[in-house]
Amino acid sequence: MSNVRVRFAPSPTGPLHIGGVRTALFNYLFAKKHNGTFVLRIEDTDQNRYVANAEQYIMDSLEWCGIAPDETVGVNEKFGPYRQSERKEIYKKYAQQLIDDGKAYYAFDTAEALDAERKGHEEKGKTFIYNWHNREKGRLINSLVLSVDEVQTRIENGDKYVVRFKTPTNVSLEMNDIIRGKITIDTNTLDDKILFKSDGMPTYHLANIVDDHLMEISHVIRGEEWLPSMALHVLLYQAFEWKAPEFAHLPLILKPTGKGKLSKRDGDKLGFPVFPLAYTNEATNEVSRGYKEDGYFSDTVINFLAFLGWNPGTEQELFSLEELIANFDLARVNKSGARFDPDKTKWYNQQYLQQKPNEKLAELFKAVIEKNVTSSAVERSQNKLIEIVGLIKERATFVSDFWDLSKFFFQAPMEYDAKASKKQWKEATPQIMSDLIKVLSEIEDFTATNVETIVKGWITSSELGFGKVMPPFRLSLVGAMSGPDLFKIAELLGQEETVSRIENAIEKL
RNA sequence: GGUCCGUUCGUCUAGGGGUUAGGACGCCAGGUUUUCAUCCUGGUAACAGGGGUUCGAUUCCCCUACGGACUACCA
Repeated sequence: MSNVRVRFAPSPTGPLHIGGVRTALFNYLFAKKHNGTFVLRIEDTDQNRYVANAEQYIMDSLEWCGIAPDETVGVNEKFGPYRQSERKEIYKKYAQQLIDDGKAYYAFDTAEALDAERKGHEEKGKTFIYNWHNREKGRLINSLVLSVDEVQTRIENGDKYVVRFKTPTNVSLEMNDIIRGKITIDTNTLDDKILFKSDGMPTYHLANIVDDHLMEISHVIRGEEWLPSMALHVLLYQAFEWKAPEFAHLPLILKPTGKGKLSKRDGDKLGFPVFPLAYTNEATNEVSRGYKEDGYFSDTVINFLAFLGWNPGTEQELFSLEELIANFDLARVNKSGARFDPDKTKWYNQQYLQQKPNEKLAELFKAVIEKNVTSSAVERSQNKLIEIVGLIKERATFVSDFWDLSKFFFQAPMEYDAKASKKQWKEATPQIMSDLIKVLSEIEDFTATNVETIVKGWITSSELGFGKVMPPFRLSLVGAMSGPDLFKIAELLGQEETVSRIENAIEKL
């Protein structure tokens, strides 16, 4: 494929939802697969919904995911500006061109008048559509029914107006979508969409087509919610006599349960993030959690997002970004919406956590430990951290799980699991533990292997049985019946601490 | 309501005119582990319904049902 250029064009109205991240990802993968260019364009034509920190949030999110754009505001501005609000004059020119060609017209109807029309139609069980049905009947006020002079006068008087597209009639428009195949629309069912708003800004439709053309976009990959406006867009390309890009409409991401597409509320309600990064709403101070802050790796997010609506057709499920690029194919994207499954995202994270080197995990873990233990304790265990992580990581899904899995390495048990104590700590136990202390105290080289050999030897020769020694031993060191190999724990704790913990247990239990 | 899109285990999905309809998550059971978890093995569970076409349809066509998107001077 030659000269692939794709764009992700979000509206900076708030944090980027993971559905948006997936759209960006698919654009990115397609671009990289075909040695193309991935463009980020900011569609900020709605002044009312503009949120100041949203644009930065979008950039940060893509950055964190590792799918930063090749071209955008401040980066390779070959086709800039990349903010639509800074391209007003361009759109104005093209809107004018359409008017001059008789392919668009001025409309002076007020929003209130149109609302009233809609309401009136609705009461009669009908739908109001501003198009060929009524645009020239005189009831609506536009340049199709007004004289040239009248239009001129109104504009000069400063009357508010919009520019509407004069949708061609009686055309059965056949379009192609890479994912869905042939789509046919009767243009008579379309309405004359507003191209240019009375505030001097273009609508999404005009700006989108003009920019995609000017920025030489070859493929438009976007969410399914845009499918209904594809006809308008194709018609617009025809009106300008431009070659239209190819279209691919991605299936939606649906709620885990219930109806409809995934929304911010679902995350709050069901307890999982719907945003890549945590986000603070500056107006309300409301904080939304993010995947990053919840302890997910970006590899996890990329991987599960890629598999929402796409799969390679093989049984491989774990894909790095590079592998995704190599295998991605729009033809393998599904048509139907995918329900989001938070359980599976956890599984992905568990898989990626196992793959991370212990050194790196230890580094991440340090921040968690420091919240729980004095710095001197961290200092003490510093060199053992990597080893500790190696022992516990296989039972963790998040780095944040590490603390509960390993706190006994950093502090002696404050209390002992009640159920386990009752079951494992018998009358004879204190004596056995005292004997164990003697055995342990005599070990010269306190390594796991040594301790294991000697303790096991002692258990066998004294005919005590493992069941009488090991459980209370574990209880003494860990405080519960869980954790990694006990002899490993003893080694990392050291001889002195090991003995002291047993003494402690004898005293307390 | 109108327009468009969709429908394989609970979920993500593979497959495709003749298959024991495959995998993954979840769940359940067994094994390993002196503990817990991991891990291993096994199990549970699906072609929305009705008509065609065909020797044969889950696969192709039509209808219905259901689901979804859109229907703003929002994107």
